[in-house]
Amino acid sequence: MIELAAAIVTLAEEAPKILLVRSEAGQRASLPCGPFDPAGHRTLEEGLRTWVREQTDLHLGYVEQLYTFGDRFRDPTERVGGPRPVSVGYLALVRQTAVKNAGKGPAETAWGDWYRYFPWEDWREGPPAILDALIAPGLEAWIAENADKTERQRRRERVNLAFAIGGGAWDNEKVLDRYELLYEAGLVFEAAFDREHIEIRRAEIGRAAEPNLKSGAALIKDHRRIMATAMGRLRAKIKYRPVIFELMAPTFTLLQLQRAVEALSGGRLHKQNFRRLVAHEGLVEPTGQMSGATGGRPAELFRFRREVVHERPAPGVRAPVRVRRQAR
Amino acid sequence: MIELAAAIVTLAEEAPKILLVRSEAGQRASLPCGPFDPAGHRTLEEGLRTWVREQTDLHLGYVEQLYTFGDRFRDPTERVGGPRPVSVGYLALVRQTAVKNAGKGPAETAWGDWYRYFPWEDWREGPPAILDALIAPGLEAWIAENADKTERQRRRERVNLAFAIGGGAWDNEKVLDRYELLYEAGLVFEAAFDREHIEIRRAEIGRAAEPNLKSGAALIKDHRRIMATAMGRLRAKIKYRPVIFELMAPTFTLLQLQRAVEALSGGRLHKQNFRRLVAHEGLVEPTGQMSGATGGRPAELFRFRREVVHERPAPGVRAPVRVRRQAR
DNA sequence: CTATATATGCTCAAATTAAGTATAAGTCGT
DNA sequence: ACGACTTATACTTAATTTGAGCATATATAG
Repeated sequence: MIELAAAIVTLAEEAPKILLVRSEAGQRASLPCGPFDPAGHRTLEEGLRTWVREQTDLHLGYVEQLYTFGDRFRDPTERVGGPRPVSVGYLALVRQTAVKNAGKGPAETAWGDWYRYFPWEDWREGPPAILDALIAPGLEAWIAENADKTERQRRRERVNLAFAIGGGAWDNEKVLDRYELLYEAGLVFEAAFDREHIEIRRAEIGRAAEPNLKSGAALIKDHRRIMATAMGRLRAKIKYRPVIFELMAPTFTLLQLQRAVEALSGGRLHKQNFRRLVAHEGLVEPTGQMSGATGGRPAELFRFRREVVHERPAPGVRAPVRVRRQAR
Repeated sequence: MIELAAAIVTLAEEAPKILLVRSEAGQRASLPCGPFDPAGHRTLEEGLRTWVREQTDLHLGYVEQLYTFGDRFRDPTERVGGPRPVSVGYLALVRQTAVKNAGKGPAETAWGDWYRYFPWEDWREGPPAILDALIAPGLEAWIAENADKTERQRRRERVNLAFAIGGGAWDNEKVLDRYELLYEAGLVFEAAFDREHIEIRRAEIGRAAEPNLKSGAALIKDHRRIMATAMGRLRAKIKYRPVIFELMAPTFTLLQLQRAVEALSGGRLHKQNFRRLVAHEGLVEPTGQMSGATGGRPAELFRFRREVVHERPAPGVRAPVRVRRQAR
């Protein structure tokens, strides 16, 4: 059986949102998903669009396949020797205006804040507190718990690479690496649920807080992993493809565009250089109209220049994301 | 049923090679592949490794999932209402020394030249002749054949984008776009076989030559599409990840490294700048040993610096591939 | 009118890139 | 041994890109 799952992303109030389905009250939410039907669906992608339409009333525009997950026991309720569900994960982008939230019936849909599920990924206001408060000590404990020295060495290396501890720079694309590390270390709720390890971990780091909150909100099965894959892919993609405009209104100010990129990237940009970049890359063109002032000098409204796709090999917002270094 | 298929790439004599399996004499070759077995395979990737080991005696190192293909009638022998095979495509890299070619039994394996299947992708000696001789006129005919003006416009735009006709620069990563365009235009053998359209096309461009040769050698089912996906991904990846070293011997000269990058990228590099790049990126370090002279001054042998992965966010061979512009 | 906020133009130094020139150190044929 | 040829490697130079900041313009709030 093949399951199709979609990470549907939009932007609202300078924050990335993801569409979630909550089947029963009190249960962990899930991504919109459903089984692939070879008889009814001409292609995998068409199957996905159909499911999303049925579950959320949304008509998807930009859709991109991410990855196919087929590991044993991804769903912890899977029985030994039983059927193995394989899921194909997708990333979809929709404009905020296109949102039609069902919010009714047994499968209630709602937009969830990306960073509620990955609080350690938002560096816009500096290093997230959760890193020092929970993640760093948790990972340290995970490294130390292993008896084998070589394995400890390997764990430390992975931690340093993914979380940029000790020299390296924070790479905002390594979303999946970080999530998988936290999962292995038992620091996300899913791992606890799946492996009943979280009690041990909590004792080790001397905290009794709710892991569901401390390490981001949990989703059903491996849906948070799919979300991490989507986030990493999207962060990489905006650098060399103008996908950001899939999330923007037809016209926008340059600051709105910058805030959108920052929301996805999880860091801050240099304003003057950003505007130079998008102008020089020919990504946008002025409309001549002015925005309703937002507390300062009114800004000019721009629109996306679709032609750039034909002019440059890799048009995208390559502006380097500034991330304030962690003081450790 | 889920099929696992691998595009296994190596380098030999300055040419990229791909591992192919020929089941019966006279038949089109296929990629090493086999069905996913949920009972026996713990993960999809493990399933793939097992199949490759069985079919080719190869133990894969670097493996990366590419894409999952599930369109109806990818296999033209699929019956309406019958089972739909879904295939998960993989890219694998092996060193030439690791080759153990079975070459026996019913499933004979052999290394095939990448560019035999995609002759229009090799720009190392300038624009490939096949572009002007067959592809450009064939695509022109395909554009012209449509009655609807808007559709003709759209086709021309796609052709211009993918094949860099009229202004744009040849993008060596758009391998899949180009293949799909040729398929739609009926210019590759698979399309002819699948849709019996090639006769029409051949008449239109006034040639009676064997399409199997003219537009690259064909593979079974959609395996050439998987190969195109692999090629595009690999060309993109060497720019920001040091995967090229998966294909190099433990030590190598800088020219050997350059030739390897050129073979994959399908273009030429500026020698002095290339060596400055790899040195400055810290990708390699000198061993102190010298190579056996190859007709000139002996070159120093270098080795890959594994540590670079921890030092820089995206270490790779970002040297711009020089492609001599087409004179049109 | 003043403080404040945002928008936008411009400068400047540092770093990177593209394209050479120059020179070194071998092989090969005669 | 000598000259032609091949490959390796160091260095130069101009153009372009990047990172950071200054200065000024135009709005709102009180």
